Amino acid sequence: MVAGMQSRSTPSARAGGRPRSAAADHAILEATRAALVDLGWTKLTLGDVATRAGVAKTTLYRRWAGKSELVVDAVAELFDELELPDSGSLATDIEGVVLRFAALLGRPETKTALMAVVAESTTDAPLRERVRASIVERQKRLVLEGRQRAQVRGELPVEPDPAAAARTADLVFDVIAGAVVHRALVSAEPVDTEWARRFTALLLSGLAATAGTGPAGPDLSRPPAGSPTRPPVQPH
Amino acid sequence: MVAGMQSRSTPSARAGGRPRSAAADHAILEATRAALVDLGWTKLTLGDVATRAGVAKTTLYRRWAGKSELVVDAVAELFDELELPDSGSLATDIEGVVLRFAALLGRPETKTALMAVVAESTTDAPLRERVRASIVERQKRLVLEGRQRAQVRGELPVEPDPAAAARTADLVFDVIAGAVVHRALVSAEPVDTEWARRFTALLLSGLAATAGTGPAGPDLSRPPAGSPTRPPVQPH
Amino acid sequence: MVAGMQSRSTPSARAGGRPRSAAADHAILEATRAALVDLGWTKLTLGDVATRAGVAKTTLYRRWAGKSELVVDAVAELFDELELPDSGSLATDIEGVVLRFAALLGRPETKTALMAVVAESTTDAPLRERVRASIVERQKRLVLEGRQRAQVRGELPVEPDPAAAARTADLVFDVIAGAVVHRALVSAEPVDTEWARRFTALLLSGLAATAGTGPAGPDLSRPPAGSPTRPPVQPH
Amino acid sequence: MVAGMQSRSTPSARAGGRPRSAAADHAILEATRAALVDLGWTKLTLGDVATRAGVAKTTLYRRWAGKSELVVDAVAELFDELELPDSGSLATDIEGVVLRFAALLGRPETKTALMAVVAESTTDAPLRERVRASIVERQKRLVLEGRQRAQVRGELPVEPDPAAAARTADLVFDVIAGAVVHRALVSAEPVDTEWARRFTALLLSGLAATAGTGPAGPDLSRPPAGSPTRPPVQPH
DNA sequence: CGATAAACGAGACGGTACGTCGTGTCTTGAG
DNA sequence: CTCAAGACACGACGTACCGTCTCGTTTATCG
Repeated sequence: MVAGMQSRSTPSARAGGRPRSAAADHAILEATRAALVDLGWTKLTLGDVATRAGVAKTTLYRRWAGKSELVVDAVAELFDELELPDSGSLATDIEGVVLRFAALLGRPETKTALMAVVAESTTDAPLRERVRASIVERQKRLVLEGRQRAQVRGELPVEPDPAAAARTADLVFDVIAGAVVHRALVSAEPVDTEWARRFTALLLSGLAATAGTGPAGPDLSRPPAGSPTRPPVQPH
Repeated sequence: MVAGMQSRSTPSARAGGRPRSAAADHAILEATRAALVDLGWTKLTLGDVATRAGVAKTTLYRRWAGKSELVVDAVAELFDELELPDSGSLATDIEGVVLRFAALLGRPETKTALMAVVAESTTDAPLRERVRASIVERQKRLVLEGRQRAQVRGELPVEPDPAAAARTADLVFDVIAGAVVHRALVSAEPVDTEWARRFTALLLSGLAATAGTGPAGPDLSRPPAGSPTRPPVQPH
Repeated sequence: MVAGMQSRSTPSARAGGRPRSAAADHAILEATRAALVDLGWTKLTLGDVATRAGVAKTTLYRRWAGKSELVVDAVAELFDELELPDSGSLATDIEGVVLRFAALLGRPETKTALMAVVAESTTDAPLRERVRASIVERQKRLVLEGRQRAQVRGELPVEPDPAAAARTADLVFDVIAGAVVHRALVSAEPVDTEWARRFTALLLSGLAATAGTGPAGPDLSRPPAGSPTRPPVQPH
Repeated sequence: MVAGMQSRSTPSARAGGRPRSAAADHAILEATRAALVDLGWTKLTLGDVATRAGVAKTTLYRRWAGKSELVVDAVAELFDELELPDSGSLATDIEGVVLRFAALLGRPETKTALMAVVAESTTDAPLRERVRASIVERQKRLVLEGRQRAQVRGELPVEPDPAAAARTADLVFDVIAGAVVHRALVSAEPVDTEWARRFTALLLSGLAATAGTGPAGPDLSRPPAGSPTRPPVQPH
C-alpha cells in the first residue's frame, strides 16, 4: 500500500469486530487501474470499480473518501515502479529516466489520472497533501540518487550546504518532471529519444550552449555509446 | 473570442431567423469564470453557468459542446493577457514572465481549470486540439519574442536553420511552462522571486554551472538591478 | 385523476416551459398498480415503477412526494369504481356493497396497499389528509346514497337535523367499512355471502335481535329473492 | 412473552453452551416500543433497536426473523393489558371497552405499528398467523367475557348452538374492533364518549332504532349513571 | 476442574434502494 | 431561427439498512 487510507481510530487498538479484508484492498486498486484504462478518469465510477473488484460500494467508501483519493493510491503504486537506470553518465541517466517517465505517462491509466487528481487537488487541501506524499515526494528519490551517483562519478560538485542542496534538488525535480509532463500531456507531443537528448543537453549546459544543437550534428556532450569515458560536465 | 466555438452551419449562410445574441457570449464566459472561482472545476455545472449568465441552458449548448470546451474558451482569454516584460536582459525577461505566469496560475479560476481540461484532453482528441490551439500554441509567442529580443541584444546567437529554431523554441517552452506549472500546481509550492531567479540561472547556464547558487551569494550571471548592461550568457 | 398531486405554483399561471406529459400520469399509476400486484407494498420501489412506466425516476418525484402519496392515488382510482347496487331493499343493497367492497379488498393491489398507507398516515399528517380526501370521504357517497334510497323506499326515517344526519352517516360508514376491512384483512377470514347477511342483520336490527341468527334458519328480515316487498326495518 | 419467537432447535435439546440472556428479550421489546414512539414504523431500524437495547444486531436476529415479527411481539404485550370493565350493563361495558381500545390505539407505538404489521401480513402468511395468534384471537376473550356477563345479567339470550355462538362472537368482534380502528386510524377522527355511546346504541339496537339518536336528546337505552338497572336491549 | 459449546459485542461485508443532481435533449410559446 | 422556461430520459452519486459473516470474549453445563 502506498499511503495511508482512511485511518482507523488507532493503529494498535484492537478493533473488536470483523477485520477488514486485506484482499479487498488489492482487488480494488487493481480494478481502479483497469477502469481507468477502459473508461478514463471522467467516466470512471466508484460503482463500476466496486463491481469489477467484486466488492460492495460501501466497502469502497469505508476505505477511501472518494474517487480522487482512490485513484491517487492506485496510480501511486505505478509511480513507485520508476527506476533510475545506471548507464554510466549523468546525461544518459537523465535521458533514461526521462524516457521511462514518459513511458509511464503514456500508459492510459496514468495519463488520464495524473492531471485529473492534480486538478482536484487545487481545490482540496487534504488531497493535495496526499498527492504530494504519495507521488511527488516519493519520486524525488530519483533526483537525489542521480545526483549522488553523478557526484561519485565526479560529474557534479558536492554541495556543502544541505539546505541549498535540497533547494536545488526540488528545482531540478520540477524542471525535469514539469518538462516531461508538459511535453507529453499539455503539448501532447512525443517524448522520444531525440527530445530526451535535447532536453538533457539543455538541462546540463544551459540555453546558450545548447543553441544550435540538433539531430544532425554529433553531440559532443555525450560519450560514444558503450564507452563510459569523460563526463560531459566539468565542475571547476 | 479566443477560438472558434460551435461553428454556425455556414458563415455566409442565410441569416434566417433571430440572430444570436452577441452579449450572451460574453456573459457566458464571464459567468463561467465566476463559477470556476466559486465552485471549482468539478462542482461547476452548466446549469449554474446558464443561470449566472441569465441565459437558458439551450443557448449554452447551442454554442459549446460541453463543459470542457466552454472552460477552455473562458480561461484562454485570461492566458492572452500574459505579456513578456522588456526589462533589458534575457535573464530578467525570463524571470518576469515566469512570475507573471505564476501569478496567472495562482488565480483560482485558472488553477482549477487548466489541469482539468488537460486531463480531459488526454482522452478527447478534439478537445486536445482545442487546448493546443487556444492556449498552448498562442503562448509560444512569448518564447519567440523573448528569443528575438535576446538575439537583438546579442544575448543569444541566431539559429540559421528555421526547423532547429522551432524545435528549440518548443523545447524551451515546455521547460519553462512545465517547470512553473509543476512547481505551482503539482509540488504546490510558491513560485516567488527567489525561485524564479534560481530557475532562470539553471535554464541559462545549465546544471553544472548552477551548482552552488543560493540566495546568499551574489549571482554574477545577473546584471545589477537597474543597469541593463552585459548579457549574462556569452555564446562562444 | 383522483386528487391533486404536487401542486403547480399557480393553476392558472402560464408555466412557460415544456408542459408535463399527461400520458405519463396515467402510465405511472397503472405501473404502480401492476407493481403492487407483483411485489406488494414493501418490495415496491419507485425505481421499478418508473421503469415499468417507461419514465425517469425524476419525473415521478416531480409529481409525487413519495411512495405513499403515489400509492394513495393509484388505489383511489380503484375505490372510485365501487358502486351501490340497487337491489330493491336496504338489506340487500348493504349486502351487495359489502360484497363488492370485500371483492375490492381481495384484489392484491388493494389488499397490500390500503393498510400500508393508513399505517404511514398515522405519522404523516399531509398523507393522512390525502387519504381522507382521496379515499375515505369519497366513499361516504355510498352511505349517503344508500340512506336516501332507503328513505325513499320508506325503510328509514328522514332525519330532520342535518348535523345529526351527517354524524350518523359517518358512524355507519365507519361500522360498515371497519367491519369489512377488519374481517378481510385483520382477521383474514372470508367475507362471503353468509357473512354479509349476518353482518347486515346485525347492523339493521342490533345485537339482541340478531342473536340466534344462523345460516340454517330462514332470515325473516330479508325479502324473498326477487320480490322487493316489505322493508326489513320498520320505523315506528 | 406473547408468542413463540424463533424456536430453538428443540426445547429439550442438550443445553450445550451459554444460555440466551433473558434480560435481553425484555430490553429488546422495550427498546422496540420506544423506537416506535420516536421514529414510527417506517423509520424504525433493527440496528437502532439493537443499539437502544444495548445488544448486538446478531442477538436480535437470533431471536426474531425480522422487523415485523419483532414489532408484533412488542405491541402484543400492550394489547394484553386491555380489560373489559364491569360497569353494570352491557351498553356501558361496551362503551368502556371501546374507549379503552381507542386509548390503546391512540398510543403512538400502537397506532403506527398495528396497521403496518397487518399490511405486511397480507403478503406474508406466517406473519399473518402470528398476528392472528398473538393479537386478534387473544382479544376475542373480551367479546366472550362481555357476552357471558350480559347473559348472566339477562341482557342477552343464551345461544344453544356453540358454532353459531362462535360465529356471532367473531362477527361482533370484527364489528367492534373494525369500527373503532376505522374511526381512529382510517377516518382519523376522535373516539370520544359521545361517539362510543352512539356506536353502542347502533350495535345494540340496529340502524332503524338508532335513527335520530344524538347528543342532545336523552338516551333511553342507557341506564342512569350509577344505577345498574334494566338492560337496554330486551330480547323478546 | 478443565473442556466444550453456544451466545455475545463489535463491526466489516455484499446487496439493494434511496432521493438528489447533472447532463444533454425535447417541447412549448414569445420574439 | 433564437430565446427562456422547464419537463424529460438517463445515469451516477453518496447514504442507509438489510441480513450475514467473522472475529475475539464471555458464560454456562458437562465430563
